[in-house]
Amino acid sequence: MVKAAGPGRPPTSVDIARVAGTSQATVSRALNGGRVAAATRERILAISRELGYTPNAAARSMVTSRTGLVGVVVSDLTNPFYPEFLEEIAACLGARRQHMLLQNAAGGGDREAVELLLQQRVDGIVFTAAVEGSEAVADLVARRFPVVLANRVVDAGCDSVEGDHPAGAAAVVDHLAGLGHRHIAVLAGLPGASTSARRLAGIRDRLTSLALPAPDVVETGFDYDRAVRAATELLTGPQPPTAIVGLNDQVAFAALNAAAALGVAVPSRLSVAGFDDVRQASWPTLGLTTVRQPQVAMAARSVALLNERIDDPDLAPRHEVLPAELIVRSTTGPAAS
Amino acid sequence: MVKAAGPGRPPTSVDIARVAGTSQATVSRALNGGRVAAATRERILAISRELGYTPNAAARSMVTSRTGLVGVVVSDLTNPFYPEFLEEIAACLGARRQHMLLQNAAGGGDREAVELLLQQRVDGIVFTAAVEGSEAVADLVARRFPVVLANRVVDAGCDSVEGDHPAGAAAVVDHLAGLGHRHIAVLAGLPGASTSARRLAGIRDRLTSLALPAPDVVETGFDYDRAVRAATELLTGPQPPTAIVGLNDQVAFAALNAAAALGVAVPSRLSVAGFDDVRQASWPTLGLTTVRQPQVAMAARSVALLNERIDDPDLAPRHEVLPAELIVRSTTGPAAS
DNA sequence: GATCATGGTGTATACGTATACATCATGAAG
DNA sequence: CTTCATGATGTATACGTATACACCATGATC
Repeated sequence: MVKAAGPGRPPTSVDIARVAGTSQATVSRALNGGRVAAATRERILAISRELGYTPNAAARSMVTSRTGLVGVVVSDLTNPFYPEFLEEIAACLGARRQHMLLQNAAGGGDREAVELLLQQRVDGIVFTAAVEGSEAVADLVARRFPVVLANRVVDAGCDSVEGDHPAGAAAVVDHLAGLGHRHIAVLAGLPGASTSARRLAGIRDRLTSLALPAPDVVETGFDYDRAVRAATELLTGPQPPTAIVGLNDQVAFAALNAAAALGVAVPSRLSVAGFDDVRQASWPTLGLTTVRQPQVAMAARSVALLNERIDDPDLAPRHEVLPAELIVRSTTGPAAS
Repeated sequence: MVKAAGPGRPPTSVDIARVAGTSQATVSRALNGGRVAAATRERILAISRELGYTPNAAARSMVTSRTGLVGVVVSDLTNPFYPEFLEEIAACLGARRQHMLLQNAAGGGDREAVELLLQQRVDGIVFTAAVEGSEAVADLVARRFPVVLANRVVDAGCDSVEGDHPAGAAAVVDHLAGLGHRHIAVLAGLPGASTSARRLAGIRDRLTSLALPAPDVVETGFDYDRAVRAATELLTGPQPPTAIVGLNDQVAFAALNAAAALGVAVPSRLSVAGFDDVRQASWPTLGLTTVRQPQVAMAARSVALLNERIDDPDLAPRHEVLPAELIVRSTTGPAAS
């Protein structure tokens, strides 16, 4: 195969060396801060700029065995929880000259997502809201591959960061109970979704310790459309609840919208609360009462933990819990008689 | 350097060959569908599975000079326009076994984003809402690097896909004019943002052809917080408009929220309309009147155009316009007297 | 003036894969 | 039996980079 040398192929460090009259090794040193005579370095940098040289990350990673890429697996990009979270992740990574490789594991099948990330030889992976007992995650952990679970509980002895679900759940229940609600419904995720499970457990615990009736629970898989249908059924049923708690803000919004579509007044006839405190929750037009999760802090800690583990795979697994806080807005009020 | 051979290093095709007693070339052929005896292929696949082999994308790309990665540059992840758009992009890419490398060009500085994507040797880049006359884009086009602009106008003779901004703008103006509005304000992006500029021009054109007064225009850079402040100023000023058009849904929501915070009733005292028809626009709690952009189709066409160009860089630049459609909901009504 | 540290550079190699080319066995076709 | 196409495999190489090692010149140190 004749070397095309056409303008199509991007210039390499060898091309620079040829022009500069040095060896390729010197070019590499000049570009990466090795010992090079000042004059030589200047010349090489100038030529590099002129040629429009861009280092080939693939070639570099082959010799350094580090890519500087970090995989991030999300379950549903349309969940408004993610934008801020991802922006913060990207920002934290940028500070260490790393970059984010985002994968959307639609429908809980994270197998393929992980496969791609491994092919790209990412240095580590942040999972958000992966399904409990995910085989893919377990495999990675078994291989001692750097993994951090964000916004979900420990499962296979790897690092994790989550909000204080019991405290948050207790706060919502206290708030609603204080308003006189006794018939509470919950829109939950799938049974295997750990975040959902922990929040639900927290709600149940608090209700029983307050000697209140157990909640109606509908598992919607955190899917917006299914949550709307579920809320509609609840509200048009024989014994509609006086309060609905969405285990994340997305399904709480679904409840709000179902109520609006049915003409059920909020908060006078129905109270709605969520979890996460997504940006839209604070909009005056929505004003959702919700349990704030420190998304930014969660992203920052996830990246920090991941990098510590990348640097030292032998660390003992760590589990961080960030404080949760109830934000009362305008979707909750005294229970209707 | 002694070859570590530890369990830390992922297995390679050479490792498989050693176990299988074949050459590395045969392993490669077996895994990629080359001519290999059925028995041999079976054995190799089994060993591959057992060892947990994952092909090294970097090494592969070095020899094939294709990475299967496509860069996507967005300007603001928190814009609700993106989630669906990105999901569709990912879906279309997946069908061709390609993958998305997402870059958030915060603050309009797309230079760094492009730099990273080039280092990763992406096969092509989809830009969304890049700033008009971006040097980074111009450079790429000059180098004949495959580029598609989504949701923005042609600038440097490269492929692009956009909504029908003039038609959409005309539809909103007609709608508002028909409701009796004569004092219309517009929340725009930055002057260099082409989408914003085209929509604004469309609005101005239609207003003048209807012999209506020119709109008040505030350039907010499509930033939510700035848009809220701008809308608040408009509504508390000496001559508040009877209608506000946001040039995307995000700033339209900002106007809605500013009005709610001020106690300005919508649509009785103020009408609000947007562009994009983001998912939330159809929520009963918001019910935003807006010009629908076919986000899904736009994503699909972008990927299609990009791949055609990757396969044949000599194609003449193409420009596709997708239909826009006004969706009337509950935020627009007859002008207050 | 001999020894030696040191800065600057070139040579050689490894990373993991795909593929062009050569080799060899097998059976069909003449 | 010879010739030849064909299938299966091995050998060798290239991709672009970082870095260990060797080498040389320079000036300092004794």
